[in-house]
Amino acid sequence: MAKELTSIQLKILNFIVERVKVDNLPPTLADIANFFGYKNRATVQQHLSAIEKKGYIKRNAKLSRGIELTFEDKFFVPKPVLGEVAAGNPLTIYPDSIDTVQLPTIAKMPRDSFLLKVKGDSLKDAYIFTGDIIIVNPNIDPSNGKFVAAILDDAAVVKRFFRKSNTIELHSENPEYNPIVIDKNYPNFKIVGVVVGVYRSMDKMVG
Amino acid sequence: MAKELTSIQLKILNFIVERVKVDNLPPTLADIANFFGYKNRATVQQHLSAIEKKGYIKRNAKLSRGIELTFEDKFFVPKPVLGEVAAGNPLTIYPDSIDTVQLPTIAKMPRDSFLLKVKGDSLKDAYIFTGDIIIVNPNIDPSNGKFVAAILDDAAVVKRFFRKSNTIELHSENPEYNPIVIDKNYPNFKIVGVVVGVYRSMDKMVG
DNA sequence: ATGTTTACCATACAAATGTATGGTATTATA
DNA sequence: TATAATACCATACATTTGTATGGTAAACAT
Repeated sequence: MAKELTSIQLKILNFIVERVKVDNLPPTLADIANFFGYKNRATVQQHLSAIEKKGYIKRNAKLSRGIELTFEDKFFVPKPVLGEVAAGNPLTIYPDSIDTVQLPTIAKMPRDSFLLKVKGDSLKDAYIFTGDIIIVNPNIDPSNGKFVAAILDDAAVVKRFFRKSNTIELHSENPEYNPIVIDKNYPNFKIVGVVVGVYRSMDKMVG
Repeated sequence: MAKELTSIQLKILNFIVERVKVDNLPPTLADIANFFGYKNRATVQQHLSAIEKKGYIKRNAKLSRGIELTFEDKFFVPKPVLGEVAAGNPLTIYPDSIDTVQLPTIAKMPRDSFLLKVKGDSLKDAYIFTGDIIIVNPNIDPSNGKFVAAILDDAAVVKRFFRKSNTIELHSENPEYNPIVIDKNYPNFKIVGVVVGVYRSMDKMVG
């Protein structure tokens, strides 16, 4: 089923995967021909036929951009993790990703959202654990009750957000802990974004 | 920026989202016209222009299938939840979805995977809680150590899977619990699928 | 030596695709 | 009441797109 691809076929397949990943749109034959400098689409067609025969793609006849990737790996798209969040330590957001997670393709991330990997168990009151990936959207205004990722005195916290008249309160999920009360003008406090979701890959737990 | 869509425009937008979700391919104007019974593509084009003007999509001129979804809400694609899983009760997989979750578009779901909503706290040893959505892939052969969703004596369990010579063992995450040992030919045991991920929406926790 | 696979080329063609223009009727909105 | 926006129609057109056919040349296997 999964025969070996020639080096050119592999390059074309990679190009297709890349396009699907970044444009979210499979290329046309002309796109491929253009990229590789082919003077006509027939060449591309023949390559695609070969790649399909080897089982790496499925072509939907007559459909424009009807190239489907069939191998399992492509359903898990590597996404960059921009930093780690752990209470007690500064939230470190690196310019480059520190890691990539194989996220199952549920859909696309909200634009401009980023992922943070949770380290330590200080967030367990919110049922968030080491290795979990939190999806943070920096463009949402936090409304009361939402979970936010914030920096407080160089420590990162993920807690529920409540805006009071002159203060901001951060509530833990655990009612035994008193809420953190912060003056509205306190300089060392900054909201990073609203936590819109938590994702945990079960593969990580294997072994 | 985000003006209100008319009901027809919303239907068309939803159709586009749906197509992107299931085919992984935005529709052509003809596709849309066909689905809604329009006799020509010009009508669709005018609707798309209106939707674009209101900021929900971006059109790539002259590009086939060049519809990009831009609006924030669309990144949360409603996904059907096929059933509930809770220890002690039978796993009920309904023909119709019992609920829809707004899943952030991280990627696409593995083909044929389905979602189950977790009820009860019997899975808390696996750090899975009420309201969490587990992503189950029924097409993966469970290898040792993977989390599986299974039916045992009409009760649904989510546990780690280990295949022994003549038995199957289901381990809890909590070492204090003894593993469940099942004879390989025991009739009332069936593996539903491998849990490939857990997603928890933080919105659900608000209020 | 002969056939097969691979890797291109050129040309042609029907169908699909996005776009443009102009028209009609209904419903909001000012 | 006048004006805009909405929701369709029809027709037309240039490209784009996938496909088909046939040819050349090199690498490789039998």
